[in-house]
Amino acid sequence: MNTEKQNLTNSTETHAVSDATLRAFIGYRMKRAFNVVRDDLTATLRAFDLRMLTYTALVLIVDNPGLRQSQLADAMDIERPNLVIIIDELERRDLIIRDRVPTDRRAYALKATLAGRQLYERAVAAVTSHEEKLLANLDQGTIKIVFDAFSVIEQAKRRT
Amino acid sequence: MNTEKQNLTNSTETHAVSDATLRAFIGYRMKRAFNVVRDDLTATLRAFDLRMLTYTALVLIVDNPGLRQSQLADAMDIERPNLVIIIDELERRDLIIRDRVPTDRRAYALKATLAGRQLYERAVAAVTSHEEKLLANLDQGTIKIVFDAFSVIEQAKRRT
DNA sequence: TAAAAATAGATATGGAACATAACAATGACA
DNA sequence: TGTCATTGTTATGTTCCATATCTATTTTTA
Repeated sequence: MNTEKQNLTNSTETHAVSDATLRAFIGYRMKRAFNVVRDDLTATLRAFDLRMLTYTALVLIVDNPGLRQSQLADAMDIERPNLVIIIDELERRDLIIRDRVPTDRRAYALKATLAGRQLYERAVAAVTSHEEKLLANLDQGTIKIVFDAFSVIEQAKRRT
Repeated sequence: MNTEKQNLTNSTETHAVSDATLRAFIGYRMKRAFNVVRDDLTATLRAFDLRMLTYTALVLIVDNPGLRQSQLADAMDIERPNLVIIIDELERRDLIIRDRVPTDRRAYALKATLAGRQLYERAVAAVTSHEEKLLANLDQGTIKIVFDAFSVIEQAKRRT
């Protein structure tokens, strides 16, 4: 009776699933590519007992000694309350310290310890190596264009 | 005494935070661009009471009537247990149905309802419009190169 | 100079997307 | 006929995200 529907059902059984509608969107393709990058980053950082956000925070603190928590949250594009537990963990592991700011008793100046700087060196080297493998089949010209496109998209947010 | 450190602290106060180390990574730039795309998608879908995953599932089901849950999970690159609550919600809203498969009593054939197909049309149109705005400052050639780069990255996963 | 407003960091709580382990029912295969 | 694989599910936990609200402190305003 409903032979067209049955044909469609059989079609799905014997043919690949079509995601053509979604593939028209850059957002969907970016999500799928980011899944790969995120999984690779997660696997890479596991050896250092780091996650995406604790790694990012550590790198920004090493590169910007004296950074305030509010500055770090801005730089990472995350909400300030969500930063507290990240800083707590890095501090508990003695990778960073929360120094007081003499001129502003509300604020902390975040600084990396020697252990933090050493972990930074190893983690950044590992992430660099892994990302090189992921991008082995992309030439530098393409990567440059992709970087520029990401900047344009990031700035689209600031205009809306 | 520790005047160099104090100078660095003052430096952070008066200069922008540097994220140059992270900006060297495509993964970091992709994450930041994806934050923008995801926020825009979330805002766009809110009007239809959809989220990123329920929207994606609906689109794939409308385009592939008779799809199995395991096929859908593969197509969406998510774990099968995480699909259950997504399908539950779409079914509860009468956007899809779980049809039984006569030849395999374990499986369901997922099909969209009329309401589901109508919501698909409206949601896809809205997402199309919003993404066009996000990409207004990117030319088609650049978008094509970015799409191709994403494919290369997605395929890098299959090779590791 | 005191009050109001803003800022910095924190606690609490919840949502969404992600993961794994284990299970029952069913189908495929040797 | 027994073993292995598949399908969907329940249970549970992790990570990244959001908002509301609070206290202490600093800055601004009248």
